[in-house]
Amino acid sequence: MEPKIQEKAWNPQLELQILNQWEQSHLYDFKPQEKNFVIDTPPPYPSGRPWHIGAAAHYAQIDMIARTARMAGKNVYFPIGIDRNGLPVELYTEKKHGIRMRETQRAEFLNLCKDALDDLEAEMIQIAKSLGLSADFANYYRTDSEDYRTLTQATFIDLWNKGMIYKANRPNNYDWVSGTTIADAEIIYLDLPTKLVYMKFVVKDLKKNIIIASTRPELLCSCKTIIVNPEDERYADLIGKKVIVPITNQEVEIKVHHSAQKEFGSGALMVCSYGDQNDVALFRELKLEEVVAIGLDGKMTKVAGNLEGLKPKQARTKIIEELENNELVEKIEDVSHRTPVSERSKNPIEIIPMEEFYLKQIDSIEKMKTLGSQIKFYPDMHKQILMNWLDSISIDWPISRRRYYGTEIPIWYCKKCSEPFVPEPGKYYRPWKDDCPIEKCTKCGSSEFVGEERTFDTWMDSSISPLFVSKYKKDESFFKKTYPATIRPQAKDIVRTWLYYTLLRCEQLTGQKPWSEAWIMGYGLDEKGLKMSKSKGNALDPLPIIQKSGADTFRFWSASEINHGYDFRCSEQKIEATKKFLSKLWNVARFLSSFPVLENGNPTETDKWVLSELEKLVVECKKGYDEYNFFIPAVAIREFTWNLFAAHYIEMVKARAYGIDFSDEEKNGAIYTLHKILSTILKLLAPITPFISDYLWMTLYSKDSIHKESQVEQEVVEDRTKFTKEIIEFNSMVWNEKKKKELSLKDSISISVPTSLESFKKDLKAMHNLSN
RNA sequence: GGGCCGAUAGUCUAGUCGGUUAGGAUACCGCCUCGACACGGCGGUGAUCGAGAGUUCGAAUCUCUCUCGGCCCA
Repeated sequence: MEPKIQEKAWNPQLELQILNQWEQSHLYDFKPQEKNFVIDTPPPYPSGRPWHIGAAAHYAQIDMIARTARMAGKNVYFPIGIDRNGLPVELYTEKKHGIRMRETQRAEFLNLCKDALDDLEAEMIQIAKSLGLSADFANYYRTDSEDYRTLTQATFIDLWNKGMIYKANRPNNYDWVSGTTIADAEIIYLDLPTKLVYMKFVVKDLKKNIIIASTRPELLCSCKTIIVNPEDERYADLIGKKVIVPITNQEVEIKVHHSAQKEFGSGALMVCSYGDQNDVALFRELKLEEVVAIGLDGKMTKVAGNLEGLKPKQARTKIIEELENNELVEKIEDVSHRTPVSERSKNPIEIIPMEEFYLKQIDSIEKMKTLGSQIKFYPDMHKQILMNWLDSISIDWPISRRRYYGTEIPIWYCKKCSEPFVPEPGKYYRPWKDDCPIEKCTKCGSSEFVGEERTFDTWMDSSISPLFVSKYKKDESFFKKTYPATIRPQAKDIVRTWLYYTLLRCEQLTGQKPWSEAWIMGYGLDEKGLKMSKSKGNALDPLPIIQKSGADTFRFWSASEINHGYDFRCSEQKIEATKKFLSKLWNVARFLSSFPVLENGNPTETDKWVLSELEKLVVECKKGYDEYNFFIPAVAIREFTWNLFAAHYIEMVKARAYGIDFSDEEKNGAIYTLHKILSTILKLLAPITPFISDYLWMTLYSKDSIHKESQVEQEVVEDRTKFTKEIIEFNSMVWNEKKKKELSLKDSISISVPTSLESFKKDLKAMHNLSN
């Protein structure tokens, strides 16, 4: 019989055609049933070209979760959206057009951001589709849409009315280049060069000096105490003594505190409002009176005396000069200092007391720990990231930002009495341009209002993704069926932000945890194990790789190379090499396609042996799929298909399948077994490589897509896997003997089959052309 | 400074309820068309399992200490 499959290798171009078939047959459409498997898909952020290859792998694996669940009989809801709020696009737009946000009209700036996002988004959607994601693309959403922002505002209004939100004047992380407050979670630390100045302070009663080292001498005016380590004997007799701060001459006391490191500088530290987070903690702990040395404009205030109006850096230079002129400097060292900077803009932040909106979270920490412990994490070890974060939260969440491209805080203030007005939920409000929805102030009756100009922290939007996709406050019956979601897949670097904030917000709003499972993936690193970044130039563009090798190759690479939860290295060479396996699979199928598909057959001993190996594979794959760890099935399937099925079984039954010197019953047993194994392999592979699996399935076995099939169940068969090792060794021995004697593989050779392999003798004799 | 994770051939990785000739992939070398496949077949080189100490008849696997790398938090 002519093989049904003619081509000699899997052609990735076929993927496009398969993709069309899927789309036309609405294969992945979702209709809610009573029970649904809901994936709280991370909406990717289009921050620029190219899309991160690690992210592409990430989404490919999320799709495997969806397909695994579908084949397990679940009704899968796999929404997809694009995250479009926040600082990155603002920075991108400023750079692209050479403009500054604050010097551009707000409406105009927003339009420019929108255009940039549209371009970047289009490519991202294209990649996501071509990867074969079985997501709900027809209804893809945007976090900056009117719908989404209406919901963000509605949840704010709800929490406002519940008293969960308050305004407070607190030390805040302020990025004065971007002109906005940022949350602790958005701060990273960079080692930047700076000067460590050793200054002479006078101990009042003793008329001797104490040396204080600081990288922030410009903050002398806000110095409120000096601390030393309790175990530092050098200063033991100075504790409680008064000290005169140089230049500004205020008196402060020397105190002990464990956070003073003996090794840093002289071991004695000045505490100012505010040099760093530790200063904030100390001011709170020691109940010190705050002095505002740096203003909202990023410049020194009048308490800084003659430094007023200078930027901190200029002020630093000037005060160092002044200290030196007065011989108050012992020495200056060039050091590398861990400087807090904004994660997104990379600007050094200042800690400034400001009035911002806060969402209460401190009171909920214990509850979050309880909920967190109820969530099943894959892998389990990453639950620790959440727990560690919960242990380190010390203040409520500042949720207001002084930026433009975000969801507006829906508040108007009475011009006369400043009474805030918060509107009814359900509409999208833009207080910076819209009129206040009420005529008169409820407090003083005035009819003039000022709209709030600030926007929300973008995590206020992102943290309600499970509510948005389940149509919270929009479609009650849909919501009931799809909330809480089943699983949150995400990367491990945003556990303390996205995962935590979602848990917090959804609990506050619904009283329930948003999902029962969290699936946490590691980072994609470059070939050398370094983090990929555009600036380093080691970022790999997934688009050309997928176009060249195909989505299935990329997907199989991601499954077989990424051990779930761990960071992984991305190498183009490795991805291409993966294609060989698909070729192997293709050719196995091509060989089988020259035999009729038999529904039944009487397996011989050889057939029963390989079928019991197949059962072992089915069990192993189930183990991996049950924990959404695709590494396990991918490696097991490759191993079985290539090194056992193709290398040994197919070779053993070739002659029988062709019917040479075998009865029809024996022949049909082989053909039946061959197809049974291949069809099983295809199903096992379907979640990982959906294209080639479906193509081969529909070519050989069915008019219908493999993606409508259920995953194979384990069958009870007698375990014959004990023969495997001996069979492999025997075959290897024969091949070696022939090689030694310079015989061709089809030449006859005189080797006897060991008695332990008696049941396989007929097949082995035919396979090797054994003469006895 | 604290936490989490990692360290197995050139590279990636399995094995970690103690006893295997330490498995596979890739790369490399040699040989070979055998009626699926050269994106192939067969064979081969290549690992003191990060370092040291301990427990044990026996450790890649358990304990301790250390070193290096990644990430997170202070």
